[in-house]
Amino acid sequence: MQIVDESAARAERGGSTERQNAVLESALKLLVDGGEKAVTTAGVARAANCSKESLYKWFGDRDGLLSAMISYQAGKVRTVEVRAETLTAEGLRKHLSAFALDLLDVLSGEVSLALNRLAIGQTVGKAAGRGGRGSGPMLGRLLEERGRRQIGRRATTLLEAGRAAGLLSFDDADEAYGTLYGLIVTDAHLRMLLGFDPATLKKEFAGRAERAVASFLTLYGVGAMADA
Amino acid sequence: MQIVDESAARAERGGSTERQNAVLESALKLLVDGGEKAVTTAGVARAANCSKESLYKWFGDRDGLLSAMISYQAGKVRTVEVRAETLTAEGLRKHLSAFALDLLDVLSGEVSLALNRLAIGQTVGKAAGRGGRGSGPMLGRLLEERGRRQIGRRATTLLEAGRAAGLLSFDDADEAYGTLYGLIVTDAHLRMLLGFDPATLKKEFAGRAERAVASFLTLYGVGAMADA
DNA sequence: GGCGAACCGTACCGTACGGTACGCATCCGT
DNA sequence: ACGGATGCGTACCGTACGGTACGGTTCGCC
Repeated sequence: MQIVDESAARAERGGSTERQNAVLESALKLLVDGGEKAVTTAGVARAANCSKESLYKWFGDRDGLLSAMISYQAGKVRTVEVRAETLTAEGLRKHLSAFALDLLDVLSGEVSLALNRLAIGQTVGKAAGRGGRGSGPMLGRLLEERGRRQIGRRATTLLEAGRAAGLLSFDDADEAYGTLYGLIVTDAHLRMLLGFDPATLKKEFAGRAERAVASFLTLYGVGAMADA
Repeated sequence: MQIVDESAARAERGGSTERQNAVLESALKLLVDGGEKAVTTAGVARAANCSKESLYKWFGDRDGLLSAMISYQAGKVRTVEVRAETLTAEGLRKHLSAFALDLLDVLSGEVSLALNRLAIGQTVGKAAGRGGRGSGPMLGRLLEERGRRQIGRRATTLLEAGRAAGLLSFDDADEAYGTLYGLIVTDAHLRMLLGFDPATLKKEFAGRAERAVASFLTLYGVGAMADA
């Protein structure tokens, strides 16, 4: 039965077998616990009960493993499409609050933080990567593409639905989303990336989300939406 | 004459001689060009024309060198105190715009980005650093303390001056500053940390700053300040 | 002029990690 | 039942880096 299941799983997610996904899960755990330095080929092999040879067969080299970790984790986030029809004022507000909380939850997740740290740590300012080293901002691109852009699309569709319903007013949806993002996140993400305990910040998430949505509606709401 | 000059320089900035500052400058250049991996003890010694032995004598070990780099660079930022008296509506708006531009300039600076990447890369989620390794979120703390908090103080004093002049209305200055920060920066900082070309974003800085200030005044301005 | 401190350049050591090769078990298809 | 593939465990290699030690040189000071 294995072949059928494995091929199905391979088709389901970015071209990896279940075994490989289990390995990636172990690698992610190592990354979360010990940072990038802890993700050694030998360490991953030991933690996942597989051989280094298999690692190199599956992922090519260490960079391939790191990329696969990001792709794998990014593939997990399922962007819940919001049904935009029949959007009322209170419904929009609730959807915005839910989005704000989801965003803060995602950004404060241990795995998300660890992967962002990893991608940022790999990033190099100048156009470095002389020769074959082509993994310059690749990981960063991957994260941005699969993470931020996905969740951003959910927000922009919601915003555009609000505009279509005559509840919001803006010219550029992306710009409005940027404002919403800034109001929600401020510098919380960066502070968590720098080591600030997420648990401490999580206690303020609800209030922070409410205030952000209220401010956003003050800026972009139409008529009664712009109340406090 | 050296002793007098060196001791004067040592007193001037965080306890380092001019020679050591030159070394730190070389190390920063290496960091900006090649990322953390490029900052090897041998590489710094070669770039700065000093011996590894001196490096270890001055900075203890590699972590001490990295910390010294952050402290040294942080010591450079001189927070220009704003004279808050006689604050008019137009003056406040100009000060806010200037602050927004300064903030974006600082955050998009190559050295700032490299140091943030360094500190983030060193950060570890769980309470790791078993044994003697005590440099967990230390670098992050250093950056936050000397960087963000400094520039934040400038903003909060400005905001409080605006409130004292009856131009702004808010309860918590830190919260208002957080909103201002979010409106200005949004996710530009993170995107640059992930490798997005700062030059591309810099072109939008002026417009971004203006919009952020306008939004902020809409939210917190009193009376005529809240106009578009 | 000679002494000592600071320092440079280099050589050296131990280790840890990326990557490769080999031997053996397991399991699948024929 | 057999052959081949897959993969685990381990041993191995080369390298690169952190950290230390040593010889030689400059320079200030007695």
